[in-house]
Amino acid sequence: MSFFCKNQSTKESKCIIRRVSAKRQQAIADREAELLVLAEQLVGEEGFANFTMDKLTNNSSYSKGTIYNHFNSKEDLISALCIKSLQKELCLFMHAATFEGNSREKCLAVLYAYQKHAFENPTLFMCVLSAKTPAVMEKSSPERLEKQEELTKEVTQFCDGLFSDAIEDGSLVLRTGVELNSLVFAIWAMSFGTNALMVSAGAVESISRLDNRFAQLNNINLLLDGMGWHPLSDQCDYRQTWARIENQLFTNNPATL
Amino acid sequence: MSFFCKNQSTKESKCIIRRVSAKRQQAIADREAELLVLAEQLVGEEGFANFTMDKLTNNSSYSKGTIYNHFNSKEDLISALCIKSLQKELCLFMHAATFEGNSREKCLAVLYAYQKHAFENPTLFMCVLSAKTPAVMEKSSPERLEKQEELTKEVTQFCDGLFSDAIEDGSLVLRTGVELNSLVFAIWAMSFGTNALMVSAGAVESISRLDNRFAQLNNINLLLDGMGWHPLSDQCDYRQTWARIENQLFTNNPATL
DNA sequence: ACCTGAACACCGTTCAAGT
DNA sequence: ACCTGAACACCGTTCAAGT
Repeated sequence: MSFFCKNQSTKESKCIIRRVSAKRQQAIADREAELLVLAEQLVGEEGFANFTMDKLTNNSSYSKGTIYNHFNSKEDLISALCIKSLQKELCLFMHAATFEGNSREKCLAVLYAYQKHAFENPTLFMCVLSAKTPAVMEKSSPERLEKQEELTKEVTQFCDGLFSDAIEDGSLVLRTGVELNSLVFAIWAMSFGTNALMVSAGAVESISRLDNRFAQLNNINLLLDGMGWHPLSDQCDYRQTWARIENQLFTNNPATL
Repeated sequence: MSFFCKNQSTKESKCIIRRVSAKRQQAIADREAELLVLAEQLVGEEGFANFTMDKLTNNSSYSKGTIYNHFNSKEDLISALCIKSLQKELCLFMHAATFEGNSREKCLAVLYAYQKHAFENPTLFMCVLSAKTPAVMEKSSPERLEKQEELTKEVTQFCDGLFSDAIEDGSLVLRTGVELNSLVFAIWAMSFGTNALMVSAGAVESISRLDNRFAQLNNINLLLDGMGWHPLSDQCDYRQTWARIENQLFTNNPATL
């Protein structure tokens, strides 16, 4: 995704490392990024349970001690992958929100980005869930937990914004007794559930029998129709919007990774 | 849940054990059930990553060899927990479907049961997802994989049935181009996503700010309204239905566990 | 000021020896 | 016909010794 994403190499954390020259600091950040790429690959290949710090060490050019300078436990590393995932998501969401269309179409663009992220980075996507697990949280460094929370809040605020915009321009009217919060949660649950099931349970027959290309769009349309977010799906060809999002935002970029 | 659930002790698997007396067979099944309860507890306490076969051995009265007669790897044990979870779900779903009400209310009852299961057995609930992971599937015994698939199919058919009933009695009309499959998947994704986020990311602010009691109901209502499943939520007080489900199906039973 | 890798305690899995 | 637990290869984490 780097082509529309400012390079957010983590200058934080560094549990032990102190004041050093900017150059040295950059070298350390680069090494951390390199280790995270490798870890993501190994987790993807063998699953969380089979991923070991030993394998990470043997596949990298650094020693165990150095790796433990970056991550103070295996769980802390999962936490770091979660942070990386949230940063990527946020970048993609910002980019998606530049889509030209009505407020419901902008929301679709963001959810398209979410799906794209989940499918292209299944390991990172699942890390976000793992990282919320008590076992992982207990062993993560406080710095990383704080960073995680900060990013989660940013994502939430961003989503709140999509709904506020729709309310402001009149395309969405809150029914009495329904809070904006609960609508944001509904979309989140729906798109998270759709992505999680498709990414990790794709082999299940009731999932593989679906048309992958539109499963997410269908689900979202049903939900947004239920909320009464105009224009409703029978008044607008959102399949065409879905294709336009793909074309305008996520293809034909020069330096795609 | 045992009070409305036939005791489905697993007579299958038994990788190694051959023809034995019925009594002996029962003893072995009992031991397996005992080991699963213990494993579920340990996983719940320390997370998947920190759960070890050593701890299982030390906390049980059996030797490592005996435990490896039941489960041919740590992953196979996760697979067994997934099976247990699906069996419990199916029992609860059957029970829920006896709820007296219109087709949409019956569907609500089933989803109520799903939430109840997820909240009361968070570890089992998450095991179903873990078990679909390649790393776990690769190391599970073929017997357990087959059993898993069989149960998943039963659950899917059961859900298909809820929708077919609604179509038959006219409360749900399929729009052209929309398949029953995709509606079933939408409900599943929504309720799975809602449960997974609430069970495992309850600490996230955008979730904890919700009214837990009704988050699931709100989400489902939005979705079913979007599908046009009558009566719509502004024509029927589904909060009252939700409370009736709780009262009539899931409380005041004599031997509740 | 950081990096290294030997060392230690622990874990998954097997299998020869028992009953 | 099963159960046991010692044994082995491997893993997470630390820290004294190096540069």
